[in-house]
Amino acid sequence: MIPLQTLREKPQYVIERLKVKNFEAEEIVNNILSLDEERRKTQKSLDEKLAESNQLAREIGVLFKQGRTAEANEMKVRTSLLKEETRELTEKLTFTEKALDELIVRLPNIPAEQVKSGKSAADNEVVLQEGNIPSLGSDALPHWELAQKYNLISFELGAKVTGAGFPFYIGKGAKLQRALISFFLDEAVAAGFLEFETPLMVNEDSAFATGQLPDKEGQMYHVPVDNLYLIPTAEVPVTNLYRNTVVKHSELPVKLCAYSACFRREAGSYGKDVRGLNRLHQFDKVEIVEIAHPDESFKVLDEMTSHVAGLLRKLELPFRMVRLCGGDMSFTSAITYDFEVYSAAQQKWLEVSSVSNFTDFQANRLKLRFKDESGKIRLAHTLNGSALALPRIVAALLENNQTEDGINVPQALVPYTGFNKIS
RNA sequence: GGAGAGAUGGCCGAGUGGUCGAAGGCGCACGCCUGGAAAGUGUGUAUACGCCAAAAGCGUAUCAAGGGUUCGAAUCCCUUUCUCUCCGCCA
Repeated sequence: MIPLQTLREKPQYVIERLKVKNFEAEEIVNNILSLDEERRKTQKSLDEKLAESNQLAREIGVLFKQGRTAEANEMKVRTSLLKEETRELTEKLTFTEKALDELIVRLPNIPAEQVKSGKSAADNEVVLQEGNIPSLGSDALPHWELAQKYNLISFELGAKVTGAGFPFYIGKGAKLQRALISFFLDEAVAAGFLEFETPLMVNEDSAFATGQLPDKEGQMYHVPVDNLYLIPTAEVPVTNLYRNTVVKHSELPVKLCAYSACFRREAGSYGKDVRGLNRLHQFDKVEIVEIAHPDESFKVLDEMTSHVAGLLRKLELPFRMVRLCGGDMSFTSAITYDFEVYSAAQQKWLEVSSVSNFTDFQANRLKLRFKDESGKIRLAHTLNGSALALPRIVAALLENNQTEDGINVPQALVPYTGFNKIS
């Protein structure tokens, strides 16, 4: 949620910047401002009535103590009138607040200055590209065939036991998963992130706080008997650790990381983009999360993208970094960089990480604040990024490193896998 | 799952219908004391919203969450959540 304060202070700026996300905000913003005014007026008169009742209650107490029961009872008549008035005002206040809230949650986060407007992924800007794109022979296999050839992953068994999009990893394929998870976690811890292992299900409050509810309700697996949601990313439990908290400015930035399985229903996906590891219902990911001082969050964003780029370099994968245009960015994000690796057999770029600064948008909903140098309590900024999501990394590793006598494992991973070739 | 006990400020803990945002202690901050420190001592120490140009100040709300009784609720009643103890079950 955009803080109400921001809307009061610079409504025109918000309206202008949201156009970058192709969002027409003028009407909503105007309605918000007039509801806000109404809310304050209502609250003022409610507070006055409540003050009056409190005063009367005190006086009645004194009268009873002095045994002046008749006078006390006489005053009680007046309070019942006030009570009716406060009841009505409270209803009005609740109603106005609810209407206000419903409008505010519809506004997406304000794009940062660097973000350009655009309709779709076609308008994204490549800001960095590194590594050599391998030229494979015409007999190069896509990863789903390599997975079968070397018995690393079984999509069929997954479909039998659970359903499409829930693969089994087998033998060296399973070991490779474990190796990547350990490698990513070790790298994150070395970069100063505190490691967490999190619950894989969260309650409704948490899903709301990080913004999965209500918008993305259909994208999460839901367990109705206990009203719990399977996490689509470790961002949800990790960020919720800081729901309703005030941190000291000296503790910033807070750096957290977690490996988790991620569960996504991916309703509506189909076709060749979902072949093999390209899109799964359950996958593994290491996530990094930071809570930053508002003055520092863009510096922190750069550090996070450098961390991700470093991982891809160590894995010797050709990659590019893309700044998303307004139209392709998520609702909550102020700026997002995607990392894509080149998958040589499929001959396309696959997204493996998305690093975003949510500025104070997510923190506002989370009520995640910090006490600044002067003791004032302010909203913090939150950021997160994948570092990294496994399946497409595996796809690219298998495809790009295939040779006639097997698949080479990058040097950085060998200490974790215990083997340097899959054959 | 069954039976019982409980949830109060950063922490511990008092408070069972009135002047309680809440005693006392610890912690923390600042000052005094000291050559310096410890000890001692004094003062201060929640959050949200509103009024106000702003500060000061004032008002309102908040004692797990929500609802109710009452002129008045931390205190009484109901619901939910969580914690602890015992029993059952179990990786």
